[in-house]
Amino acid sequence: MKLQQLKYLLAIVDNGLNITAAAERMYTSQPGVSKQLKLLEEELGLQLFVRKGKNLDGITAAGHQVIDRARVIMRETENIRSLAADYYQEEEGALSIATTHTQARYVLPDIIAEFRKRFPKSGLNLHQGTSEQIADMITNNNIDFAIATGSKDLFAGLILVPSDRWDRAVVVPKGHELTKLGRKLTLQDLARYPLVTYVFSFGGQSSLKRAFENEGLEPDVVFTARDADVIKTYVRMGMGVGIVASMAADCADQKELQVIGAEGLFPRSTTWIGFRKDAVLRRYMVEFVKLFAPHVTTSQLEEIRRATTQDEIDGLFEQNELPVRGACVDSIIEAA
Amino acid sequence: MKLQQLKYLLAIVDNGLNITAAAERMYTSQPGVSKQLKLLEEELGLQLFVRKGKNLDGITAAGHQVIDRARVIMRETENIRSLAADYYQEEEGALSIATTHTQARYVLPDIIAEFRKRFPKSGLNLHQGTSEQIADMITNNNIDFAIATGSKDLFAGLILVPSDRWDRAVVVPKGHELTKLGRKLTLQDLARYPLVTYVFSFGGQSSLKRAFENEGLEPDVVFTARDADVIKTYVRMGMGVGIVASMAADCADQKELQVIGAEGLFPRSTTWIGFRKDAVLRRYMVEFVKLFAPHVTTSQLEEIRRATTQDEIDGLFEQNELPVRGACVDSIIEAA
DNA sequence: CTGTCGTTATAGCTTTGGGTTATAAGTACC
DNA sequence: GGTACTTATAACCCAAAGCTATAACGACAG
Repeated sequence: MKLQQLKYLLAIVDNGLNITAAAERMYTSQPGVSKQLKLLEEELGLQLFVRKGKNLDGITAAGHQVIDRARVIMRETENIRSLAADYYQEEEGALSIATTHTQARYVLPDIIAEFRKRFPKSGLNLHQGTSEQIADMITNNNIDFAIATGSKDLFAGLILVPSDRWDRAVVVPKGHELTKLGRKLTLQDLARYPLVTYVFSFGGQSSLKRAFENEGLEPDVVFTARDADVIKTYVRMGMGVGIVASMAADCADQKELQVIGAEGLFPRSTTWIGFRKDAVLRRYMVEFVKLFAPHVTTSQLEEIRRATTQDEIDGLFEQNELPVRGACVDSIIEAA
Repeated sequence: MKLQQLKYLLAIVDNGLNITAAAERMYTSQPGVSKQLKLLEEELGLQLFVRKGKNLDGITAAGHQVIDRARVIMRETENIRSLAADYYQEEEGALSIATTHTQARYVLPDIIAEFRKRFPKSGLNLHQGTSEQIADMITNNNIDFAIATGSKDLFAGLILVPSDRWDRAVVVPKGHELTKLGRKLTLQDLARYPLVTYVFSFGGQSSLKRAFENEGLEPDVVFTARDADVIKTYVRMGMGVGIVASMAADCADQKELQVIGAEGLFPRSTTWIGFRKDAVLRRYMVEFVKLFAPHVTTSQLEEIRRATTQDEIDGLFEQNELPVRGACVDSIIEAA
């Protein structure tokens, strides 16, 4: 068994069981990859793939297990290389982040700008997706950080460091009736209008729906979208009242939209940044965590890495009053 | 980076930083190992060992980290080989067990005899040690199972399957006063005599001492030993009253000793069999677990492997009334 | 200080085996 | 049934892992 063989094995799997494509991705020849796969299967004495004639048509049960183990092995070799590079004072290297649209669009730009200023040599890959996709990416692809919000259970095996909390905001066309209430907004008010909001993911996001149900209300959601920009577009078109993350209430929107704070109407959400427990955090990665969650101290990060369960980590931050990320202040209507 | 290089690296570490010895253990030549180590250090761009002239004199901080990762990698390659062998219906392979003297001497013989009957081709290595040594062995050496009792905190990261519970027994020379009490034995009775018992390990074993303290008694421990045979020898010599695990009260001892059950005097101990969460359990290993803990069903074992925390596992067995392993019945004096 | 023993590094050679190209053989899809 | 695509086999090349022999160095005893 050679590391090469395992690498080729994973390349084949990650390229749709196409050996030719895998070989290209590995910058080598197809016969070489075929040969190594054959050698590996012979050494182990089992078929890793289901063959259909000469072609690979699926992965055997044994194959799946071997692949999982091989992924661990390749991850650890990457870890060794990472920590070696870090000892060597290397400041180069790539940072791969999987996150949601809201974070990528409204929160990360400033942080990434600052990060790039400090580490100009490091590359940066931003991957966008739903919570499920993010969870998938960080287990299968080589993603360093997951930044998301809500449902922690999807991310078992990750270390989740809470960074901040945020409320929702209500977005309406300028001059909308809701801006003239003269009192604090209620769920009852909202329930009277057609709503435009985020797609309900299977896990946590439906906290919105639940908030209405708790008061015996049935919200009239006419449109759902993955991202706030789309939602705001439809609000501008007059399709309804938008409910978005408050940091998505951009000052730039003020020409056509007005934002009403919705603190207290829905449960406050927590954003966290997560990484694999066994990952090596290079120096620039630690700096990134600190940029993203400035309240985390170096000693806390070390404690976090020693912790064995997520509960311990959460305990560390119970004291800590997390900052609340708000909307663009100028545009908030004080609806009180 | 090659698997060979990592293997050699670990061999060097495991042979007291002696490259020559490591080479011999690997059935290869010393220059080959030296060369691969050099290549590895060059590729990573860091020193793994502290040199004193030409000799290796210690491990660098970076070295320790690399070594830890390398161990994970080598374990996973072993895992791949194991599951391959298992798919191939191989019944050969070795079973390495680290355990305490009590288990090795009084509990395991029958189980191992039965196991060898079923899997005559498989080898078996029995390693004996204190709890600390067992914990060390299963993390650093390639041990499949740890069998021990008490302090679970030493074995974080292992899956612990409880197998049975046991009480202590009091061993006295034949005709000793304590055999003529005519009522149930108490701690007060014991506190009046010099005691011979197990060495107090740092963690759990001192439950014995605590039992006395709870009643405001100060036991007079005149002699401690690692194993029951030694304890019984000294009891025979009249050094004092022995307190041993009840399964160590052997029928063969009846000529010179008498055994008094001590159920209820000390907290009941739980024996468990533990293995690494990420280990591949070959078929014969699963059979061994079932031999050792017969109350565990196949479906329970599968549930156990899916569990993420030890609490979940313990929960599975809360219902389960664990069998109580007793002393040699003939020799127990009914002290009631 | 010096000689011996144990250990590691270097040099030069051999051999294994991973990679390459060319090509045959098989598959998929129109 | 033909074309485009994919995989397996064969023969060759060459990098590198391993071997032997030996030099260099360190530890330790006298």
